[in-house]
Amino acid sequence: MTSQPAFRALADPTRRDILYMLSQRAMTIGEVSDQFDMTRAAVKKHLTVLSDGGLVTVEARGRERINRFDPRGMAPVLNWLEFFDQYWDDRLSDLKDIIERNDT
Amino acid sequence: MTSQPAFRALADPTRRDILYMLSQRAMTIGEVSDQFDMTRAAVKKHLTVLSDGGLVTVEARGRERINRFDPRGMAPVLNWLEFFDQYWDDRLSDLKDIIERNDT
DNA sequence: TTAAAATAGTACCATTTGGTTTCATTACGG
DNA sequence: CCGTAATGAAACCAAATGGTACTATTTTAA
Repeated sequence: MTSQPAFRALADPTRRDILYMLSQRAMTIGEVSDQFDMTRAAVKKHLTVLSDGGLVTVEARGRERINRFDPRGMAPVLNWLEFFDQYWDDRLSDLKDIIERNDT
Repeated sequence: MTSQPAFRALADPTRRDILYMLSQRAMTIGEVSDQFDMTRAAVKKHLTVLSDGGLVTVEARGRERINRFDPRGMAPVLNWLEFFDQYWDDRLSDLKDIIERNDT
């Protein structure tokens, strides 16, 4: 499935933490790895997985790489989860539909 | 994190397919494995991971094991994802809050 | 122009993962 | 009771995963 890279990216707790951090502000690889007790190379690998999953975009800026959270990468995951909406809140799904229909 | 077993369970495409099937109707291990081109033992392992993740409950019934989708297991995942709601639909989050407050 | 900073990339390692095969156990049914 | 159906469990295997260390490349800045 096309959603596999995104689910794969979210499967690791470190990557989820990184994503959370990047959602607060864009960061270089060095800045991200400063927050973890592991080598920069390991963090870089995680960022690559997140990038492959479409959850993070990278902008080369001089010798730095600015990593940004990309909300669009969440779409495959949300789409898959949406099927289960019926199980926890039918009314919420209804409202979702209404919102989407009214979205111009 | 407490949500790790659930994220781990969702990381595999076969397990997501199983979950989808079980959401349609409860099935025994044999019934589930009939739908896949792999051994019953392999499917059983996947079901164990899903069970560990709280996404599936198992009821022993004679010599059979009835596997059921448990929507409550999705809660940790949804909670984590909810933080990112701000990025794709602020209004939906607002409505969610309203619904939860009005829930008696 | 050159030393240091930031990242890229590769080789390597231990553990986990997804799968198989095989054997044991438990429950039905005639 | 006994054969068979459904599952449990363990040993084993190849590949993927998450990590390290080390080296190379590209920029910056004094």
